[in-house]
Amino acid sequence: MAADGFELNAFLPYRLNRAAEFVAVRFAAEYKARYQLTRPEWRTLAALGSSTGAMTATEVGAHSAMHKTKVSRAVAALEDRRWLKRSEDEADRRLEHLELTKAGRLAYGDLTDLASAYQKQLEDLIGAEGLQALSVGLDAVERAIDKAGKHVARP
Amino acid sequence: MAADGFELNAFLPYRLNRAAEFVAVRFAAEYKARYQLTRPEWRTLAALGSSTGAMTATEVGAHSAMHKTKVSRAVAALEDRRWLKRSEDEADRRLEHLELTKAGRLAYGDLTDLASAYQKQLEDLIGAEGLQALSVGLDAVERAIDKAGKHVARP
DNA sequence: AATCGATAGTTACGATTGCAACTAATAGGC
DNA sequence: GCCTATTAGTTGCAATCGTAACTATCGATT
Repeated sequence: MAADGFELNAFLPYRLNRAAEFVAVRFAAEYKARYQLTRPEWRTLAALGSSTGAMTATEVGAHSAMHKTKVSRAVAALEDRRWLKRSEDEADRRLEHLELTKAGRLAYGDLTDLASAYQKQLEDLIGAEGLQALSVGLDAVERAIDKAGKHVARP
Repeated sequence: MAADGFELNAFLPYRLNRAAEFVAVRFAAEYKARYQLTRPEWRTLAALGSSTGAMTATEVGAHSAMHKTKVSRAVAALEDRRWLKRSEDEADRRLEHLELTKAGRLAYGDLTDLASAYQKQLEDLIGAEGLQALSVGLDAVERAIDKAGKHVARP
């Protein structure tokens, strides 16, 4: 029974997790089938692919809400595939600038085609107004994330 | 660079995961500190605590988007704590009806207080309009989930 | 009533994860 | 110029996870 006033179905972490899990699972099956990518690998590829320039591992983690060890391993895996190359920062040698190789950008381009198609499926399923509302809400959450400081997942 | 028309920042799975991860992490720290609960354990407790009657493990999984092995282990852990009791279904002996014990309901009540406080923090951070939009959007996603059939996470 | 397929839940095991500890480098006092 | 604190990224290890296989039961078909 709902203990004094609390409604689980209105509790944001619970609701968001449900929704995120639902939409993630089916798409994960696609890129896994296509390229044997894990989720952290896809997210890292996507972060780099969508960036105009190079990114550091920390930036990838902040952008995709992943723990730094996940990022580290995903970067190593993508490097093994020759989809990504690292370069040292001249001024600060702790930093690594990460960039996709040509092969990496090719794979990313292929996967974005899948992603676009998937997004269209979701739009059909969820409906334009729902999607619009969700987008506005997620904008607000993203502003909140920035406001709350740079938070990586499970710090 | 954005490959022909695809915008990662508009891609729903990516955005939802980011947001879900962000709001989940901080709350997880609270119930972990308080009771050493894992996420699947909290989710199972929450599903049962918010239910008016008993639930089966499958129902818990569907409600909270968890894989059935996660649910199975969380149920066993909660049972070990005496926060939950199982009872056989008379008619179908494959089914187990799960219910919180008095101690379980007590803990749930305590945690819902934390949850309510956390939700208020989120409301302050995200803002009323953003939250409202998010709620409408999540409603639409939830209808889509139902429409798409009973999907458990990572099936 | 015997068989076949489907469903609820558990478990073994290999893969993935996250914490903590580590290396290496920088930044900020003093 | 040194300490000390901080940050970027990696790695060892124990814990957690998901797949696949399993047991047990039910329902439907014949």
